[in-house]
Amino acid sequence: MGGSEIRRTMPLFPIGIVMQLADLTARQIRYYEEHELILPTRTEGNRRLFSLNDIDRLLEIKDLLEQGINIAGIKKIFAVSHKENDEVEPVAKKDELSDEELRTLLKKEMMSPGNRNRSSLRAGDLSRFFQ
DNA sequence: TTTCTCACA
DNA sequence: TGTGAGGA
Repeated sequence: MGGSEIRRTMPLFPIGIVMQLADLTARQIRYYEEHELILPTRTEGNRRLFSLNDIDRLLEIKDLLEQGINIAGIKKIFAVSHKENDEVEPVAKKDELSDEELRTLLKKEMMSPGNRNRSSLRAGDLSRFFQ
């Protein structure tokens, strides 16, 4: 664990700079913060200060969102990516759909014309494809 | 000038 | 998510 982490977590940029770096609106950035996808610190004057890690997260969020994953799904993905070291599946994958079943299901949905669904279950199960 | 919160003709 | 109000 080098001391490079302190640099990446050091609060440095105001939202205006982050907007340009991540190509996101202030509204979007604040919205993601509301959902705790990022946790920027605040100045004495209540201004947000973002670190390099925050910017990386923002880019990741933007990317995932563009892939059709919602906030809840992104939360789950971040949750596992942080603890992807331990818990390497001590036991079997109980019930739940297998990856094959999931792929088949997704393919079927992607092919159906008027499939404007974009709700709960899907985003959550999709997270396993990004682990 | 920049950013903040709140709210929706 | 956009946008404007009203304040710091």
